[in-house]
Amino acid sequence: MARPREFDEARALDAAMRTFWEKGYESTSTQDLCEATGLGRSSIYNTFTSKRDLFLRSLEHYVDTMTGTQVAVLEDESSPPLERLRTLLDLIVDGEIENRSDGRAIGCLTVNTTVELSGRDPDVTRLLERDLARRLAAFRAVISAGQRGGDIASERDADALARFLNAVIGGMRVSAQGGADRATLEAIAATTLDALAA
Amino acid sequence: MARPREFDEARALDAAMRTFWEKGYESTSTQDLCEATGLGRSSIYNTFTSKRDLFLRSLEHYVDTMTGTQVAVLEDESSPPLERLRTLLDLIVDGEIENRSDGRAIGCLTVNTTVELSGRDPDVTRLLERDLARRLAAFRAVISAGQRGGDIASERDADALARFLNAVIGGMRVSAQGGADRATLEAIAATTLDALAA
DNA sequence: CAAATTCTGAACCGATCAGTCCAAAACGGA
DNA sequence: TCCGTTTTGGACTGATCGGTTCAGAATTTG
Repeated sequence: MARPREFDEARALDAAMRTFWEKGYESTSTQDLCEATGLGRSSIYNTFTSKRDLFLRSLEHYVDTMTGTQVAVLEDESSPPLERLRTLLDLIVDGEIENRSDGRAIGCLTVNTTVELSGRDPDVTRLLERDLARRLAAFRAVISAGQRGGDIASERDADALARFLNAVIGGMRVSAQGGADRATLEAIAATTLDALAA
Repeated sequence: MARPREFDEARALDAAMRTFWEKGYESTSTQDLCEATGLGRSSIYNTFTSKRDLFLRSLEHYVDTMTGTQVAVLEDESSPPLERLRTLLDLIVDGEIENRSDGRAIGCLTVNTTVELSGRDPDVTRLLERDLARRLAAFRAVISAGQRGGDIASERDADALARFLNAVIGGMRVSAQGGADRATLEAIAATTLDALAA
């Protein structure tokens, strides 16, 4: 062959993802991406074609890993359904508290992108819709299991409860970006579990 | 004096607000603002100083009117606390369904701005925090009243429930932007009321 | 070592960005 | 009517945007 890459593509993608996550799509310049990844413009355009393509891959990477770990928690049959939901919410609270920039939560790339781009870019919209469907399906499954086992008392249908859970999680993300601290997020999470268990 | 304005400042502000609401701050160009308001660049800069200042005034205008009507609903003592919350959620669902662009909900300027700018611009951050405090205070008041009257069964403290309610509302907004239809939003709202009443 | 191939850095591109400037137009007051 | 003041539209500015180009450095293969 010929001259080999001097960088790790996966690492570069991760750095780019983080930048989009912190600053949003429009506010991230190609210059920002160069600095974050440590690559030159040529290398970036050589490898990722365009800013939009790099964003799409970043978003894909984000949902794969994030939704992946969430689904894994939800499908872990070694603990009862309600407990799995508690673990999920803990995970989210921890994430919001840990992932900050300038002392502020950076939220969730999925939520941020839904707000910034959903409905404006067809590829982004499709990707977000697929991810939402995947998360809702996992939510529904645990909730149904919880209802069958008497773990979850609410008699609303599992789909409605899944949409409710999804909305609360999104709202927690926005709250964190709005300045909510750990105690606040935990209170929201606890109230949400009340709603399902009670 | 001299030559009078050819336009209505309040109307222009409203058009600008709507544009920022639909497209976000960064994605709205000064050209967009000219087209939306019908004003020339000179008139805009003459009247509103800068894009950022115009945005700040737009956000202020939004918050005043939106939070204003919400607080009015919450303080209407002619109906019981839980009923006021139901009315509030109905209002929000209606708003999300009605306010669309390209068949997609445009969400809530407060939520959108929290995601896009909170923590990045100090003036924006302060404005959003003031508005959040105002809404939380109104939420707390109705919830406390509901708890005293036995209308609201949850024994969590009113502040936690207020933060919870705020999060769900934000999440409904994001869900709407993500494509949720009226039935879905209503299901989330109903589940939320369950959580407070049950 | 030499040829073939790929990667890299920097200069460069047209478009668009927010914002400025200015001359002409449009009015009120005298 | 004419002066003073303000508004208005359009041309303009420097900076930055995403993206391209290209010469030369780096590396594998023969």
